[in-house]
Amino acid sequence: MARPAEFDRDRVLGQATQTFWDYGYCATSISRLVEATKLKPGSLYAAFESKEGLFLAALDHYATQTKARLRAALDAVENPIDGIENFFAQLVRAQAEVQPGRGCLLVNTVLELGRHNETVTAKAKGHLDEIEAMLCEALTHAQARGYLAADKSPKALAAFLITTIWGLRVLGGTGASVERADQVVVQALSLLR
Amino acid sequence: MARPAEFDRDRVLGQATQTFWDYGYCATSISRLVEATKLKPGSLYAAFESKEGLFLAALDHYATQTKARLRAALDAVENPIDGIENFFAQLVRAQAEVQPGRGCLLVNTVLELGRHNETVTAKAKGHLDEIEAMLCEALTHAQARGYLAADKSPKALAAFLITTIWGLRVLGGTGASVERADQVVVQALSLLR
DNA sequence: GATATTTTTGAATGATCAATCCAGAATTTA
DNA sequence: TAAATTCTGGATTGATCATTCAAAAATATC
Repeated sequence: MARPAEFDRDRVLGQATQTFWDYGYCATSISRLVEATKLKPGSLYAAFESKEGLFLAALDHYATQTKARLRAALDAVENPIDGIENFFAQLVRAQAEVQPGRGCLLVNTVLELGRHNETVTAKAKGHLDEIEAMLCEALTHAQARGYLAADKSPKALAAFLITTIWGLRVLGGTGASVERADQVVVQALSLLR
Repeated sequence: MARPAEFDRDRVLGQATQTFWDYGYCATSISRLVEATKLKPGSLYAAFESKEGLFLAALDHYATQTKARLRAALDAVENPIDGIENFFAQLVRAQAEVQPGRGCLLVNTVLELGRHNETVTAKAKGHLDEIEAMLCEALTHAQARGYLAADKSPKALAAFLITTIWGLRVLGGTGASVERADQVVVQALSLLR
């Protein structure tokens, strides 16, 4: 009945996400997105409605991958504490090698748009909360299986861990070395042992 | 010989800093700065050369105050560890009450402009490094006076503490409660005792 | 193969951006 | 008091911003 869309939505979303991650929301112009995605403005707007709509989709795209990595790290080992440790190691390495100096898109978004775009901030915070909930659940499981001392509070530790992750994301944003980041991780995770 | 400037440079700088802090570099337009400072574009450019020039001055203005607060917290007590604890308490309170949801201008700047404005990023990082150096020095003093266990590394702990501060700044940016932030601080500072 | 329907395209929209400029006001030195 | 100099106010610059739109292109159904 009609001409089908030619572009791969997921590919476009991936490229848009990279661009937003690289430049931030405000500094990512439509023309930059046009260049990155190879779609013309009209197609972009037809598919995502607006710059904000595309950004919201990019946040979901990004968060889905992040959560999948945490889930995989937790599921790969018997002791959730080891899983968390692996996730941190992965985070540090990815930040230094794959995406140097970019931090985390969710964290960057909260800081950039915090008080001035309720819709976007709510979505970013929602994803961050889910990640924290996953950490909390992992710690609770660890405690139930005797991997975490009974007097520790999974909730307080999860809040601490997610805060440490945010700090590491900033550290990553400064372009710090792997050694320096590892040093911080060792200190932080010593609280779990 | 000539007409003197009418405006108070420090007042203007303070207002510009607030605006940059609130909206970020990119989203702070000249017209917003004109509104905030009550100076016309011509005067603004005559005094600070460019938007970037004004921002660099604002970063110094902000960092000077932050460092003074840390210095004051450290100098007010005999035990540097107590001083650090007080600084963290002050940070949490100021973030929740005085400037809710804004994070730290230096951290925000590194994340927003990180890879795309060398001049600005270098200045922000420089200030952050100085703050870390102050923490390291305080920990070294604490160790020399027996307030910090001999087997701890002041340098590693300082790196950890500044990372925690960054995480708390993000936490502040999310508009979290004082209770939640305090919970995190307690966990982090337990490493010093 | 004709028609209907949708996508793609790329130019055009008005708004806003950072920055400039100049005429008039103000103040100091001579 | 006159000359020199700087500041202020606000219009203006060209560039770029997000967004829209109408025509061309491409497919699916009939």
